[in-house]
Amino acid sequence: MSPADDPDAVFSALADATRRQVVQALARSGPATATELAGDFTVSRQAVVKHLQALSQAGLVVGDREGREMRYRLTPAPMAGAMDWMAEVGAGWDDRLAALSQFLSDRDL
Amino acid sequence: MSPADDPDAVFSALADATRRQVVQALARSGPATATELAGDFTVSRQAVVKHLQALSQAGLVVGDREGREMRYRLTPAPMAGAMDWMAEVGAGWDDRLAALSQFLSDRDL
DNA sequence: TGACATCGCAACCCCATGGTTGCACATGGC
DNA sequence: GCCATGTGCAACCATGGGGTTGCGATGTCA
Repeated sequence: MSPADDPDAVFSALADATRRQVVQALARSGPATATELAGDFTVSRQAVVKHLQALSQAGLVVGDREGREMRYRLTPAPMAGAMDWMAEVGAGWDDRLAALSQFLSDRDL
Repeated sequence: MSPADDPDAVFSALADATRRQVVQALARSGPATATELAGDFTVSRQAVVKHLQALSQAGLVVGDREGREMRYRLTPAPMAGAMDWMAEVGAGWDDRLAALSQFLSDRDL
């Protein structure tokens, strides 16, 4: 069903620049722990942890416990809901979005 | 060029539920003034004005002056940038997003 | 011209949230 | 068993932003 489920969590999660960088880091380098990620950023480990929790709440990330450490893995599936929302809203105005919306419904994505 | 330009403004603009409702209202009913829109919401006119300004700053809306009133029109094109970002990040993990990303690059959207 | 409506600006309040620091707890290696 | 390392929790701070109210300016119309 393409009609948008609630995209609030996803949009809110991706509204923060640092959080998007975390997502990109996980996309590039694969699963990582908060401390590992914190090494690539200027902010503290705790800040990264908070971001990971926010992303986790949005379903964009999941944490697997490995002994003493917690390894976070990207699960970007919920993004599709947000894309549905945008494609539907914009379909009537913008050709690109209309094509996208058409594609989404054709493929039943 | 599909590589993401800065999607920060779009994500931030759409992170707020009221703001998404404003966008949906404009999509359904066409261009409208802030006072007209405010009639459909519980919040004040000024709050709606602020949201329209935020959307305008993100390029998702543009205001046309008509005599005494300011009529706002939806311009959802910038959403495509945000969709690029999501499709690229998620392409490696999620089949739906991969198909989307493929579609985007095939069509040079 | 005068009355009414609409907009735009500014001040203000309050809460969510990004960020920090500090510390307690668990786990693994020696 | 002990220590190092990493995690998780809590308190705290500061800023931003959503929301409101008030008011002056600007148009519109009778």
